Amino acid sequence: MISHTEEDYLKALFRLVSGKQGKQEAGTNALADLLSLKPASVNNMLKKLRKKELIDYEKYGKISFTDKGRQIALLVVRKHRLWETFLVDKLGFSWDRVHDIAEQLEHIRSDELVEKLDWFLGHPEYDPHGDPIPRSDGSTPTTPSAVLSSMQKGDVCKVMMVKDTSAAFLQYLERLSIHVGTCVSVMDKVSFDNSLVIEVDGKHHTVSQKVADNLYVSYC
Amino acid sequence: MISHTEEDYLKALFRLVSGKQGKQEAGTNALADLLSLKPASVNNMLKKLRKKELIDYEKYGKISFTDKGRQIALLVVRKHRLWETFLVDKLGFSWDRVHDIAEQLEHIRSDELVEKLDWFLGHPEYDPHGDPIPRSDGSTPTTPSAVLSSMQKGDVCKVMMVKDTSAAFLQYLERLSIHVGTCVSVMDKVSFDNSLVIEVDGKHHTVSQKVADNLYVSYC
DNA sequence: AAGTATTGTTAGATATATCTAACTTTTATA
DNA sequence: TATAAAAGTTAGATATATCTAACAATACTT
Ligand SMILES: [Mn+2]
Ligand SMILES: [Mn+2]
Ligand SMILES: [Mn+2]
Ligand SMILES: [Mn+2]
Repeated sequence: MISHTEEDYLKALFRLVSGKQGKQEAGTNALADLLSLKPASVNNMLKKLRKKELIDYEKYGKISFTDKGRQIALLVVRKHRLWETFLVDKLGFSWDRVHDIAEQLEHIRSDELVEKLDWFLGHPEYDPHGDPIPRSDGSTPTTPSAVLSSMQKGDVCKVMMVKDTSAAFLQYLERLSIHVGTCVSVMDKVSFDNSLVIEVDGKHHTVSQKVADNLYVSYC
Repeated sequence: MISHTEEDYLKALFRLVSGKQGKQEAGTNALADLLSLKPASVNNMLKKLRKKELIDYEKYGKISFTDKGRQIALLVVRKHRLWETFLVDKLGFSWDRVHDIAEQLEHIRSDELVEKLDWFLGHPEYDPHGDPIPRSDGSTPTTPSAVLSSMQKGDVCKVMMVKDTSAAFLQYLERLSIHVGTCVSVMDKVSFDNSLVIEVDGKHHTVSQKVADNLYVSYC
């Protein structure tokens, strides 16, 4: 049996090791940071997860998943993103309010529930923030690789995914009428600080490079 | 902050003290039985709940709610029954599969979620087993008082609520096509053991007194 | 290569929630 | 009313999950 806490550790490890940079392993401190816990607590849990054969790890070494561990992490992520989709699509939640609730719902144990929820939502591929929802077979829909900050003056693109899903950033995007699926035209690029002048819904806005780095897009 | 465990204790206490017999208090052993725990564990928790002012209780005395405690118990029951309604009405679960899942979902913390779920379900008054769903103001819809076993030969009534909601009993009712809302005619009553011959959907069945005791009905 | 900074580990404390075994109080009954 | 049964309590053990403070290993920098 895997506890809520253990699931949260595996999910955090998943976030660290599934980074685009190809890293397949992570360290104690990084995990502690992500979970807002102390390294001592993480170290303690790592021993438990190793004993349960959910991670590979040896003293002073790096941490990586076993197949069993990765499978559990994927299921927790799948549940998290399905619930977020439910909260936004069915219950009418705003996309910046769903994370904390999904953080709880992701731990509900019932295979039947997950599959019925998936059906009820129409087998969605992406959650409200554009993140891919892992499928029950363990595969994952493709994710866009281009960020808005790499676009040039004159480019027109569609927002596909939001990288930073903090409530603050999501609320900021809300004010700019930017959602997943929104069309954005790059009107100008300021070479001094790489900020962009963009057009959304006929309105012009200036966004910093940091903002543009956090918006994945595809050409359209 | 109230833990999942504390919520389960309060919900169990609610079941004991809201019995129709007018008992407003319960004992350590009864609570232990209901929760499948040992009296020592319950005693331990009672001290915590008292310190948090959720129950009134003194050594060797009986246990009853404070207003604060009753309010929390009612909210947990409300959430449990709303989630059961969601599982059956929206996800297509069978009514004998929802209890264990709702047992988990009832602990999800979010006032906004409860109210939006209630709206999404159309403000239901009764759950799939006919149990009343406490309202957000603390009031509770009325419940039927007559049981099928009190009906006489020739009576026609409608099933309003199922008392024993164990999977075994619910599956038995399923085989007889008996649900909440089903019309039942009493064709005969065997005075020897009080078993009943009933007609449901044009079919005749014989049910024991024990079964009939567990079906709340109203005349129709 | 030496010294320093970063990263990771251990020991021991605290909090929650459970148990068993022994004990005490209250209630029922002979 | 004395005794037995039932109900309730306590002490001490175990398991989980966290922390702080002290320590150890590895990596970085000059
Ligand atoms: Mn979580
Ligand atoms: Mn998301
Ligand atoms: Mn529960
Ligand atoms: Mn129910």
